Amino acid sequence: MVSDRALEVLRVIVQDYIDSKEPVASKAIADRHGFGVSAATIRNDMALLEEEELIAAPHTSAGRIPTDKGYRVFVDQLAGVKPLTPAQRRAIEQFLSESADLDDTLTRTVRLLSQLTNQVAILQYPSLSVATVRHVELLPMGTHRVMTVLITDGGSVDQNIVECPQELDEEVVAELRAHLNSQLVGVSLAQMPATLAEFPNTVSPRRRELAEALADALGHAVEGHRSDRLMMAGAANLVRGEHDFSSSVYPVLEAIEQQVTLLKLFTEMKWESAEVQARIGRENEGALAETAVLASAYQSGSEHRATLGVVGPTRMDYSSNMTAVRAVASYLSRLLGDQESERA
Amino acid sequence: MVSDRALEVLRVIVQDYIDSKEPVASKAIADRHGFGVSAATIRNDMALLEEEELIAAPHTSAGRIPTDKGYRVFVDQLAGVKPLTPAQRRAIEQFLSESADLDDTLTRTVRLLSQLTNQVAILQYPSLSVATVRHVELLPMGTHRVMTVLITDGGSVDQNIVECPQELDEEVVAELRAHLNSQLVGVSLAQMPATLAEFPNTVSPRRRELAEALADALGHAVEGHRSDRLMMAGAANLVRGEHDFSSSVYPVLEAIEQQVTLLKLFTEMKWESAEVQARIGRENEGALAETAVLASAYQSGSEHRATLGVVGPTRMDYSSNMTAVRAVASYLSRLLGDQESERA
DNA sequence: ATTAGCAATCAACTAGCTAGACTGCCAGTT
DNA sequence: AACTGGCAGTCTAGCTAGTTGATTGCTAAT
Repeated sequence: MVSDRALEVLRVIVQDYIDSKEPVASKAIADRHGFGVSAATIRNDMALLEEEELIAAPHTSAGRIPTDKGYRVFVDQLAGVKPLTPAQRRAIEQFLSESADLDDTLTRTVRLLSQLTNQVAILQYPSLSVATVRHVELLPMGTHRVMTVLITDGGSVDQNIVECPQELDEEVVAELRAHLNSQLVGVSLAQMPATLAEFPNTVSPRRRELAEALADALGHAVEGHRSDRLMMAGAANLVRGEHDFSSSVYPVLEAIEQQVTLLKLFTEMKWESAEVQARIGRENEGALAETAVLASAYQSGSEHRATLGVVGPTRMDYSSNMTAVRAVASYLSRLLGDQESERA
Repeated sequence: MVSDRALEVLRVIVQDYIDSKEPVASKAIADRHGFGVSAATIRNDMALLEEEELIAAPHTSAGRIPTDKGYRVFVDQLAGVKPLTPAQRRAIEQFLSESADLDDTLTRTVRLLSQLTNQVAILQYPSLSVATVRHVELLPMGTHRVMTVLITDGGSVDQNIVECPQELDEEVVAELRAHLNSQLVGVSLAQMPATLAEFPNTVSPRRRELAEALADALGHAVEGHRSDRLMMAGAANLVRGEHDFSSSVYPVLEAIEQQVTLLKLFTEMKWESAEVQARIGRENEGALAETAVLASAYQSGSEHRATLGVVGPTRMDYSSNMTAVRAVASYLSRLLGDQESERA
């Protein structure tokens, strides 16, 4: 069993190691922190912690560093909540004061998070699969072309050009527009494909071909709107502390750029439990096995869930980074929620 | 004066150094390349090249490596045009076969370029200041809100929500829509602010306030559309060859992420002369002083100029990278041109 | 102009040594 | 039973010295 003091020792080891990047020695702990005991006693506790695989020694006569398991215990039980510093608070406030379109907001958010944490920040595009159609617009462009514009309640817009198999006049377009809107408004993007497949059957046979072309174009717009994309900011932070990764940063950066590993991770995470989740070291697959990923869900609007977070070395400041992730996620949710309600 | 053979020697030094990452020795040159002369003669030429500061020695008893100036001469006078490899050609063909919206095309393009060159690829968003308005759509959302949708001939779309000071009905909206379109269609984004400023004066006084709100929203859409943004791909490539940069990759990556240096560079470049331009080493400012930037303009549509290129260590394969940049720029131009004409 | 030969130079590697930092354990103390 | 002081053992990091091998620069000969 691990005593309370041993856990305190673990906390100190994690904190000191994060600060100094050096293995932490028993003497340093006894000296610098107010345990009322000698270095030898600390050593006994450390032996215990090592038994439990919470800390490890890089080599025999060195201090100890936390293992992945050690960080896990630290995060789950020991990490205090560090409040935001005034400077951080100011950065977020200032960020909030400027507004723009969705894409710009997301770009700025991910940069903000990267600056607050000094880590690589990752932001998943808001999931639109639960977004619903607000309006479909058809704009004739010449006699044989029409542009479709799909507008969702999140405010995102997509357009496509459709080649029309038959001549168009304003009347036909108006009729189709009305028809399309009656069918589609309020439908979620997830339901779109089914609804679109049905659409051509609901029009008169002589409009059939045209309707199919339109349904196809709108289907494309939905395709392009999947939330399986990430934005990244602060890649430079990964290479700052050169020795954070055993061999090279290359595979880590590459894995982040490829996005698949992170997207998988984000979908796997269970969001019921905690606000900010951590995946530490070996808990991650492959190239991310030497990193820690902190992530939090944010809400765009009422239900649209997406994820943002940071990726960094396991040796990171969990307390303040988790605070920052939580803060940015909640600010972004608020921001999007506001826009949402403005538009509703 | 530098003899022809000396220039050949320079070429060989650049090529070998790019291959091997090792300083190139006179003996290796005499052995491996078909100069009909001895190493001592090569050494004489090398002394000449060193005099001219085209090559330098890392330390006394080592081979020679090219200086920035040496690379410059190589690029300007000696670099042969390497045709694309079949694999590269296939990659581009395959890329071409898939189509999607503008944003997706650009994302894929910059990734493609990064894969072809194994460098960090940079792509400037197409400049829209010379794009023209194709259509303005107004969509009522409830009684006091309207969504503006701005569609340009490049196919890009922007939308804004406007709070209306007075009650709306479909008739008013239709009237304003027609009026807006009559004023704006065909106007370039650069002229937009002026035209918009005038717009409220052209409507009846009781619509004045509403018109101002609309003009404001459309102005915002234009603002957000400036081409002063970059996409990046392949950041991992920067950290692959760890020792390409004297101290750390950090400042380089950071400079790229900040974008300002590159944007400045892109606007400074003169595009009359060559298809692909190179800025080598110290020719660049600050953090990029150890990198080479290859860039080429591409045309989105008829006149809209933007830039794409790669950033890498000065020790890069200029021949094939310049070929790749040129190829991707021209393919992208073609692609955008096709879309353009499809839509025209 | 070119070449062969040779001395001089210097990084990179190796081996051996030392100093210092920790731990682990044991025996004694509270 | 918990804690402590002391001490031997272990290992890294850093230092020095010596060796090797690559490469140049120079000179004198062709």
